[in-house]
Amino acid sequence: MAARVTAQMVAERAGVSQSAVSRVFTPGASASSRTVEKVRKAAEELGYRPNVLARAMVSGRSRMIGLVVAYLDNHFFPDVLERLSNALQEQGYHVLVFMASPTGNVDNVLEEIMGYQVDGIIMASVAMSSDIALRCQARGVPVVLFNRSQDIDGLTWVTSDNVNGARQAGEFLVAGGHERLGYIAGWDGASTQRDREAGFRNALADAGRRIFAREVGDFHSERTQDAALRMFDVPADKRPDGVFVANDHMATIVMDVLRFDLGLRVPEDVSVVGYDDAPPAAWPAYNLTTVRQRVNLMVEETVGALLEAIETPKDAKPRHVAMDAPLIVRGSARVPEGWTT
Amino acid sequence: MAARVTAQMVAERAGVSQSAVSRVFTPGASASSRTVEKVRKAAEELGYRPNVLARAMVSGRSRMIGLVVAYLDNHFFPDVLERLSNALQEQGYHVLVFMASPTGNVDNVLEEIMGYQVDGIIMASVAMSSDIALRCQARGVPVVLFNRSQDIDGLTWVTSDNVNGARQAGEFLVAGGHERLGYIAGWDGASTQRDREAGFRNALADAGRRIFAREVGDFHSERTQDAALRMFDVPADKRPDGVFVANDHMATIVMDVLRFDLGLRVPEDVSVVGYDDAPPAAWPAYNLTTVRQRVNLMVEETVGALLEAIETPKDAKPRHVAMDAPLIVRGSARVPEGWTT
DNA sequence: TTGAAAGCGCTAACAT
DNA sequence: ATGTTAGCGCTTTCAA
Repeated sequence: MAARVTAQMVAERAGVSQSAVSRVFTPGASASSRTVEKVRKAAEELGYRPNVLARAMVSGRSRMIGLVVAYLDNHFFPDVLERLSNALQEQGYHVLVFMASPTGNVDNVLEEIMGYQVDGIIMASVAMSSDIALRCQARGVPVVLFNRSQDIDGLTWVTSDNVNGARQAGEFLVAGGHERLGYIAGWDGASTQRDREAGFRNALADAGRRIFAREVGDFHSERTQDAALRMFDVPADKRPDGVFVANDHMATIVMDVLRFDLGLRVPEDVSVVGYDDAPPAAWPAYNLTTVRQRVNLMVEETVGALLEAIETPKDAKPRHVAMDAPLIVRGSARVPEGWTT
Repeated sequence: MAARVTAQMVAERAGVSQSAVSRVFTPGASASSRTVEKVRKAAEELGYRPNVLARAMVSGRSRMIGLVVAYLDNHFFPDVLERLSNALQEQGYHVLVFMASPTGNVDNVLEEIMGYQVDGIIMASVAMSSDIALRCQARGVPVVLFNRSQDIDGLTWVTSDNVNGARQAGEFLVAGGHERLGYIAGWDGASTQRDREAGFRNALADAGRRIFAREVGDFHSERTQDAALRMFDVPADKRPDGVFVANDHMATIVMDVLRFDLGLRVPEDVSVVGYDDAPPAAWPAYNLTTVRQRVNLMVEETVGALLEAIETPKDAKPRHVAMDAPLIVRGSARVPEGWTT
């Protein structure tokens, strides 16, 4: 194992002081071009890279962002991680991953994160006691909730506009002339589930209608299958002719149950509308009408809010972003006559 | 912003030395139960957590693992990250993510990683010049290639047995009595692509057969659609009646093109076999016959090899794991008469 | 068992 | 512009 190359070693080789080396590797520090050249050369020859950890100790900035994920509704997660990581990497930050088992205690994970001196924390699709997040902020580490909102001042969150997105889904189904509308719910601990249900119910209420059937899929494959069977494996007049499902992952499962287990046609027998616009929604085999989460914009907002809070804490106010969520009309739900976007 | 709590502060409150505090938080260090108690109490009250970075500086172990990902064939990536992260977390390690843009230079990313003093590196589905990986190892940082092999001694890699897995797919299609067998290739820079093609060709050769048609999809959605059209949008007698596709992501796209663009039936008109057993393969809408990557076992091997190399470098030899990859027979390819697993 | 002291590799005054 | 110096928070000898 070769010895680690330190700034001191580079300094000796270049015939300068160790601080000169430090300056050369510090953007915006002053050094003569002769020094820069000598140091760069020596560093190159030795294969020197500044030790980020040592730098973090003295500067108080680790350039690491803690990302907490619990796999409850992770359908669009790869996309999120890729965009998040790329956006942060461009700004010189990197993502340190912490898995919070859905059952386990998120609070412990947060405590563990703090030990790594991360500069900020992103909680993706995680439900937690908000006081712990506030505690992080009190210790100087800003927190952003991604895809979860929390009714607490002082906490920044970024979601899609779940209430309004779901409302559009409801209006679309109502306008489509469906007689019996069902709802398949996600895990009720998630604000996304609650907001989507509220938006859907609002749309029906505005039309003087109400939900005909409701089952719970918990964002979970098997439970969603069961939920779909409970809702649709009944006589035709007892069965919804349209259903809004709390996310695409569950919606595709519902479509599979309808078509392959029950032999029903979509949308002729049952219209299905989902939420997320996850990749499979666009696949011809599903062609799912759904509400789009604008992930790229949500990630931009998340990174923007976090970096502002880190780099200019003085003028960082808590932000609450509910990104507009357009209905994407495809073929899984009957289209109302004369419907225009 | 509250001040950071240091061991020194805890020491003062507990009325002991700072080293005593350190010992209490160092597993296997000696401290009287009275000291332990006093220190734990003070730490609790102050909300103290040891600074992992400071610890890393002196111990030379950061307890961070660099994970490099390039998004070329990331179909089963979420699963991998979850398992990887969980397995490492159990051992007290955490994953620091580095995105290597498929176009960009992986070598630069590796240089950057080294600055973070990671204890080990996992390269997932990344092709790189192997000398840089060897350079990392020379500097004392072990590297494991996940889902990529490289013909270099001294480098540990973990893949599925791509040659043999693909061979089974070929034998299955041959036994199924297909007359014209096609192959849709992935990106040729990937060892997985090359090995899968070799295995498939081997199976045909052993039966005195050869590939009837070959197109390249590059593990890329649009290019795969085009490839499928080039291969199948031709007169019936010029078109394969069976096709092996280098991964499931491309295989589902091929199925969509066959059924929805060309109006062909699967498997009556064309049999399709994929590779990976990614989640959509099991969905009723695809019901794809495929070769399974045993991701959980591959992750176990990866973590095992890496931790051995980190914690007991003396007896760590480079490992080469080609995990057996069973054919999973579903409904997208004609099943040979009397076929048994 | 415990405390004092050295030092991990670096940045940031401060002095020159 | 550059060198000197003092830590960042911790682990680890070394003495006691």
